[in-house]
Amino acid sequence: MTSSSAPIKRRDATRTRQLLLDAARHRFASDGYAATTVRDIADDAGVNVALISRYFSSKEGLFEACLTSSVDEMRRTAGGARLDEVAERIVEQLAGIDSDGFPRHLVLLLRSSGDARADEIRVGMLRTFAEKLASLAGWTEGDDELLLRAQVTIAASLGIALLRSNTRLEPLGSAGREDLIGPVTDLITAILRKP
Amino acid sequence: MTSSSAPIKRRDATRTRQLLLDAARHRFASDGYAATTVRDIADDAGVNVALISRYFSSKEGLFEACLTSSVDEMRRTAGGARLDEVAERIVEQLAGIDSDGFPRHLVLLLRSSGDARADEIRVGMLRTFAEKLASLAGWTEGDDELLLRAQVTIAASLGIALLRSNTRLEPLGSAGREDLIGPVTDLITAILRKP
DNA sequence: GTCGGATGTAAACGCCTGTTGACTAATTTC
DNA sequence: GAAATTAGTCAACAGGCGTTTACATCCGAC
Repeated sequence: MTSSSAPIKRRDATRTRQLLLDAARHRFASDGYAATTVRDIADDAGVNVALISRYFSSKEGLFEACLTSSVDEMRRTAGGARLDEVAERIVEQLAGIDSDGFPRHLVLLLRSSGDARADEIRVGMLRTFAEKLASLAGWTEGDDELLLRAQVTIAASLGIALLRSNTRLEPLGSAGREDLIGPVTDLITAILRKP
Repeated sequence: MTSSSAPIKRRDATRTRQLLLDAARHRFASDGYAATTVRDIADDAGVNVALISRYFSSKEGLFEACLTSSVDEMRRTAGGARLDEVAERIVEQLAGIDSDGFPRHLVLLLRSSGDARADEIRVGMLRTFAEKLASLAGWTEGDDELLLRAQVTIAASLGIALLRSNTRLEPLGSAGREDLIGPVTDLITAILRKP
């Protein structure tokens, strides 16, 4: 047997980059930017620390990459919903249907690094989402009240995501999709129903 | 004139403690625990760094003190409301009627230091508030659905507070009490109205 | 007035942070 | 298969962190 069960690690820059990105998203989302060290991330990824600087030029750069990759992933999954599907989509994100029940993509949008460029990406994404959501509810440019309501909806959803992920407040902490769909639907329809 | 406009600083431990506490609450709430340094806090308070260790024994200790003092203040202002007043009270906190439009007490409840004891205080407070709110809506022990709805309400409110305070997402960022009262009332009554 | 505890100061401590440069090892190119 | 390019390693760095220690200064009690 030349190499059967050996966990040989072929050198692969793309794969390494991805490992770092995944580990970083976990850490940044759950611990925040400042509390996360590059050594933590590298260890989680099973990769040498210096490679963070090589592939992302800095910790800030890695954070920005996390942000844009999460944003891309959200765009991909959140496109083209009807108003009555919005609650369902949000709950899917909250309950983390794709990963392990941890709404990382959402929580990242609340994590600031203090860096101006990263914050622009973050806030830009929030603004885009808010406008998209407002449009579904019949928004036209200049209607600040409805835009505000869309932003409140997003803020509320992010709050739920954050509280779920950083405290073990029960029953919210371990509520599943079926538990959340009721309250969240009520919340969203109540706010977005045009006054 | 012996001492007219002179800003002489009489030595006063109580006052110094309070200055540190105020500065720390500002910093911890707006930047988070890890991103805040003890030197930042001391400078803001106009006080020597070493006094943090003296009066609060550590940065953790200061954070705990911030938490309990904020919790006390919230208890004082949040006691004995009726269900139909809840939205108004929350909006008052969100709009920061007492201070400068920054809902620090609320945001602190979302800021984790990673320390176990501090997190217990934090989560304990959240639990208490959730139960109090649920009770106003007719909760009796064991009714997990209504408790969940109360927790969702709190999570949503905290999300609004956090988004308001750390992004400049307009119009949410600079919305006043009169702008928020509508959406927030809708939100709260929709979630808490027993299904 | 002076003594003693309380209050504030300054400098240093050891540790951990993000980042870098010189190096080795693997992979691709010809 | 040798050369050249890419991928990964290792150790050190300068700076900032929270904390401590030894010292100056103020203030109230006697």
